[in-house]
Amino acid sequence: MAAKYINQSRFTVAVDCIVFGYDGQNLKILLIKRAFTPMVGRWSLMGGFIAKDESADEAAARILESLTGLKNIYQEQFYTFSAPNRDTRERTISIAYFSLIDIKKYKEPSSEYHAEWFSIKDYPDLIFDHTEMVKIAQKRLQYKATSHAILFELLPDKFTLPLLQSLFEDVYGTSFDKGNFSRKMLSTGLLQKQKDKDKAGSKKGAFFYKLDRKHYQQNSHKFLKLVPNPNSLL
Amino acid sequence: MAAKYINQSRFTVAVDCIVFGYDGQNLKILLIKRAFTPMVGRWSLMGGFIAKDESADEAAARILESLTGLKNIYQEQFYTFSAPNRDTRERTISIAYFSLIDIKKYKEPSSEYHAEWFSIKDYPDLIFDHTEMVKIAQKRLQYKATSHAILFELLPDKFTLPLLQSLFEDVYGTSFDKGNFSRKMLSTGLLQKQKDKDKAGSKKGAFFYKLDRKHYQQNSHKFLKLVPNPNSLL
DNA sequence: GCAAAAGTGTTATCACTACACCCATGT
DNA sequence: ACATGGGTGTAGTGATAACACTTTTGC
Repeated sequence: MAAKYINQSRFTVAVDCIVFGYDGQNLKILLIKRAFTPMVGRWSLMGGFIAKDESADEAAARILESLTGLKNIYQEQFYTFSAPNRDTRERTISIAYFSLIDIKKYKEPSSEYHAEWFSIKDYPDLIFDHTEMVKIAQKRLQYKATSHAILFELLPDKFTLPLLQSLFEDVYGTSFDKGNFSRKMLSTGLLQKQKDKDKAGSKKGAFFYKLDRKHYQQNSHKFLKLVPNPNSLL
Repeated sequence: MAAKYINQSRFTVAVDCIVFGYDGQNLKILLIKRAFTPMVGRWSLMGGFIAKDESADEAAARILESLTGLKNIYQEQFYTFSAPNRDTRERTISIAYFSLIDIKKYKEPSSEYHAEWFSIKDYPDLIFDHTEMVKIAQKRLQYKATSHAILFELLPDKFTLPLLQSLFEDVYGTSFDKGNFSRKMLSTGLLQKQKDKDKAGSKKGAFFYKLDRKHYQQNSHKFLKLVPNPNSLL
């Protein structure tokens, strides 16, 4: 590289991850109780600094893996927070990501972090501007999921339509007509019906479906009008 | 502030602005021919480094004002670019914004920069990853404008429906039925019909409209289905 | 048989597309 | 009068929401 830029300020740059999970009942976020400074003992998002030779995407994936042990997780950069005093220790610019994981694949992290799942409807006060980050991430998730088949990332490989519906209902805080819901969902052509049923939730049992991932790549935009007023979300 | 973070890398952080304008014919972007290093003589987006005490939003507004002389311009942060080698001189993370301005309010900048408008369909090679930035900004603009009344920012205070329609047509690269277009647009309740007409474009003359900015704040989400397949855009 | 949840069918309504038509005016 | 672009009317179509109905199975 040539000469460096002169007379310019340089800042630490971090990524923070809002990790969403779904346990079949509630949409949840993963938080950690800080065992390190600053703000020891307070709850925060999982985050870390960007290293010299990695992009923000790489940093987010690395940090997420260190927390969950999982690789190749869905992640999406959604906003960069840059208020000069947002970090009380030193000015730090934070590139925020949200991630979607199957909560059942998550195992207790290597005890290095004290992590815990909280309902998106009831979680503790967070440090810095992390509460604002969570709120914006939640809106982005709602917005994106109206038109993109990303909520599947929160479910196991095999899932039933009633489970998918209750996930949507929890994400949007409403309820849907089951008939209309299943018709719309199936009309996307993204779901492959399996031969077995989940008998846990009812006597009749509900058929499992899998996401057709090939079709998914090319037709995620076919996810039409699942939610009445998507435009009010962003 | 307390002690600083130790052993962490620090980087220069910049903002880059994609400035959109509309001259009644074509959607355009404002580019500058660099009179400074690195990449002297090449075309690039307008950008600059974030100063010690300002947020990215503030930096973007400052930079935009220095280029156009205009304040209170619509601007929206849309993505942060962080590939380690994106800047050839020194690793720099760039927070990218797009802005919408009324091209007629723009006057030649204070000669400090050699700036020029280019059609979004035909503009020169840009330095670094700026071409990618422009492409992503264009997509974001298209996506956002399907559900938010932001394209008005590109027009004068008073504008006609035919002008608005040709703007939409240029942004989306299609044509719309004028009857359906005007009905949908008026049904949002965002437009206030004026008493005078623009006689420039036709013999009959087209009524001017103004944006009802109060209504706009609260009902920008009423901007429904102006474009056939918005979901394929993001 | 009955309760409970899965899943299917049906209809009224509404929004949208396409296209025909009318309007105002400069030449 | 007629060409030009602005603006309105309307029938056919298709998607949607609401809700009634049938299916399956454990108890």
